[in-house]
Amino acid sequence: MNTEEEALNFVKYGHKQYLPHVAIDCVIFGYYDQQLKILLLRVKGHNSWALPGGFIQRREPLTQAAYRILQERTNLKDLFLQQFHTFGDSPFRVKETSAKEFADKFGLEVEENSWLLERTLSIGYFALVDYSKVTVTTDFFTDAYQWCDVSELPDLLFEHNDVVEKALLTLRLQIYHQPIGYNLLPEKFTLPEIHVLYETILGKELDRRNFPKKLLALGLIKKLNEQRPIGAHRSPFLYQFDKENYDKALQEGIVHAY
Amino acid sequence: MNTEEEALNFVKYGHKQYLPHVAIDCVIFGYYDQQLKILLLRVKGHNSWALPGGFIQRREPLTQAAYRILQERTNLKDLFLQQFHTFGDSPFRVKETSAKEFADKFGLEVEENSWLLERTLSIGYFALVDYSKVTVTTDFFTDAYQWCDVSELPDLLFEHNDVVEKALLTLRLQIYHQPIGYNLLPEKFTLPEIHVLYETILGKELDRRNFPKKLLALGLIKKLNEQRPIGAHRSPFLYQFDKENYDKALQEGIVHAY
DNA sequence: CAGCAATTGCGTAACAAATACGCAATCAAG
DNA sequence: CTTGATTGCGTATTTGTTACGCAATTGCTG
Repeated sequence: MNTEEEALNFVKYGHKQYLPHVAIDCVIFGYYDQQLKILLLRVKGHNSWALPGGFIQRREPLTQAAYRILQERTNLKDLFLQQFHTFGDSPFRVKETSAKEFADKFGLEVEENSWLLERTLSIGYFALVDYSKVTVTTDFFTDAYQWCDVSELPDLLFEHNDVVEKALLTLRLQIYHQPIGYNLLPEKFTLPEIHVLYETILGKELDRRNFPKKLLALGLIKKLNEQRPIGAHRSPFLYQFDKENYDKALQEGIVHAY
Repeated sequence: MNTEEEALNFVKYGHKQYLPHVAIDCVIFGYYDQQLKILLLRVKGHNSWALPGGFIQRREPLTQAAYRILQERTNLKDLFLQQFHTFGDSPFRVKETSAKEFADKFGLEVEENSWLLERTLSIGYFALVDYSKVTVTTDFFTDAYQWCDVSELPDLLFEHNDVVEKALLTLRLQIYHQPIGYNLLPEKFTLPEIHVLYETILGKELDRRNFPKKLLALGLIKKLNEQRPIGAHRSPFLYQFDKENYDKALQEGIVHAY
């Protein structure tokens, strides 16, 4: 959806291809240079920011739609992606302005009764990516993107500030129970590397000496018999996520929760 | 929606009042006589069971819609109600039969292109109620109800078996972090009462002597200086949910999770 | 009224998990 | 070979969880 013709077609006839009244919004956490960021897109003509999102095709499974939308924006596949909440407590399409006014700013002729202007619930998904590997694709409705620090978010469109807050909460609660580092670290990594990753995500300090014990006790990572020279200091050992053990723990964990 | 005229009106023009393509489904856990049950409705003409559900009004906040739907079926207000997942991985309205065929069984003239027959995502909520206090109201589309044991569920319509499973999982995971007993026990209760409640929900035994320590340590309940005579045995003390402390713990818990 | 059965209240010991922190080993630079 | 910065490893302390013993209460019974 990059040309004006495609966009116009989408506005007029999109409801034949997509389910109206429901959208998927993605909170894409990016990690690079020891910082946690969120991908925001600037909505054309509005000078406002919003989360990447999209609609569900009429015969497309929900989970598949979420992966497709994520891939369309980041050009990445096989990511960790998880649904965390569905938002719909505001009965308006857009905050503090009429839907028509909102639409006009795109410079398109949007009819008053377009499906795009109707109330739309938002199903929230979050993902974790290494943002040095992402090539962001914008479309007709967006004209810029930025990786924004979690603590410095501007006012976002729709209910997106609530969405981000809830995503962050969910991420932090699940960090020891999901293979969250998989896509953020190289296949083999050192303890200091995964240590700063977890500190960054949780936004607090974790004891350097206790931290590895916890991950090993949970069976999330395993030690390799290799080291990586890092210059002027002692060479750290390399570690790997222990997928087998993790999958096993997941099963038992669920049983244990009963 | 009890008369045929109302139902026909709903089938034909419901999409003007409600958002199509999205529904709310409620897993209503009932507790009575030390048993945990789920409320099921029988769909007219189908001899099949389904969860109580409903649609969201066009200008109604999502949370409010969930409470309204719950109240319409159970005639109860002010319940513990929580969203837990949104389901949409099956792109079909109904399993293993055409939507038209499905609709015909109601004995209504449903047009092929009715909004009701289109694909519909389901937002899952669960609630906990004392089922001796519930008076179930059925409508035109349902002709019976039952409280069904969690472990003896029949094949349900739509994706409702998955919905129940996920609800149960969520309930069990959150039982020590949400005021789950509020609506299931009298305001003042004894330790043995809340003890069997928790055992029933979790489906496993909990040590009678350690259990109160945990609840008190979490600040979920507080001891009162009253006892209740229970006949042929030692009189147990009464306890109360500690709402103040719970709200405080919730805030700190969230902070601590960072 | 003493003994009994059933139940509640309370405590303590054993074990496991989380936290705090000391210190030696390693590596390159000067 | 000393220094500074960093990693690896260990051990004590505290906190939380689990297992389980036993006395106190209540009404019934002989």
